[in-house]
Amino acid sequence: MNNYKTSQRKIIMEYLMDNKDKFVNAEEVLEHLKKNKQEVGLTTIYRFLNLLEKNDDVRVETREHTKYYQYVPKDDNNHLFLKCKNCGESMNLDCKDFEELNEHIMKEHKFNLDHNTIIYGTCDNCSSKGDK
Amino acid sequence: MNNYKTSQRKIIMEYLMDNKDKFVNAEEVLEHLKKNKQEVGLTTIYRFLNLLEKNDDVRVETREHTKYYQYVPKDDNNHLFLKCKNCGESMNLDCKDFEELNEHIMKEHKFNLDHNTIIYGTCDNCSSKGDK
DNA sequence: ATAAAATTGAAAATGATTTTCAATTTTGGA
DNA sequence: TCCAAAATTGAAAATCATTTTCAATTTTAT
Repeated sequence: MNNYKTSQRKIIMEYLMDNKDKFVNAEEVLEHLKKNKQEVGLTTIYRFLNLLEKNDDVRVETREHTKYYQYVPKDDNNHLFLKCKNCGESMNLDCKDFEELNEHIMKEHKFNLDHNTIIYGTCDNCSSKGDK
Repeated sequence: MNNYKTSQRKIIMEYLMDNKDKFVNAEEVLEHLKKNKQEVGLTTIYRFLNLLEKNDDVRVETREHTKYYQYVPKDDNNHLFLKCKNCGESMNLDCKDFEELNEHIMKEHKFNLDHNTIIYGTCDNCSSKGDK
């Protein structure tokens, strides 16, 4: 599992775990590490993020040609998020609603939602403002 | 609404409408038009795809640093798709299931799913093969 | 009919990501 | 512990999809 053994990987991993609540891109990782005098080569950051993606340890979002990563602990409780494409705000379907939906999709549709799936749309606030 | 008036835009639009069932990228549009002796500048294709995206006329997916577009007619029936990240196969939640979910999310969570939302995950077939 | 506004497309620029490759670090077996 | 093989690192160069620029053409509205 945890074959993230080199000091560089540990440093990057630590940063991602401290920032589970947001999506970050390679450049942001670099900047943060620079500030903490733990500089790691940008190439290494890209390579490690790719590895994490392959291992399904992160969720990936592409915005403006840039990939953003969010660490998703495998042992976390599973949630379903609704994320507004306009303001970026995300809320979660509380457990009961989600569990029902998840069960239904698994049993009836033979399909497995990702751990901590995000569904995109527009929140009421943004759609009433016509921001969407 | 339909301010896609130039011959170039009409040609691109026609191609997208003929290929509603799949995602295509700018290069593929170019190639297809070349074959049909209806060549349009690649820059124009990019610009028009961006316009369609802004107008919410297409769904966008990014794979391997390339953006793929799928035309989504606004007057279509609204569906919810489950798409396997592994094999690319997509199935849809039939109307009743979907309508309930949609209503619930709108009323209780003040959130509006995109028209023809796609939810990503893994189909039973792929997860049993361990492909995922 | 005509001037202003929008669109086109070739060529150059951009910028995030990947590749290359030599140097360094880690690993596993003797 | 020692050492060779394997994996990792990072600077610099390459890649490649997409955007920008800008002059020419087309469309629109008056």
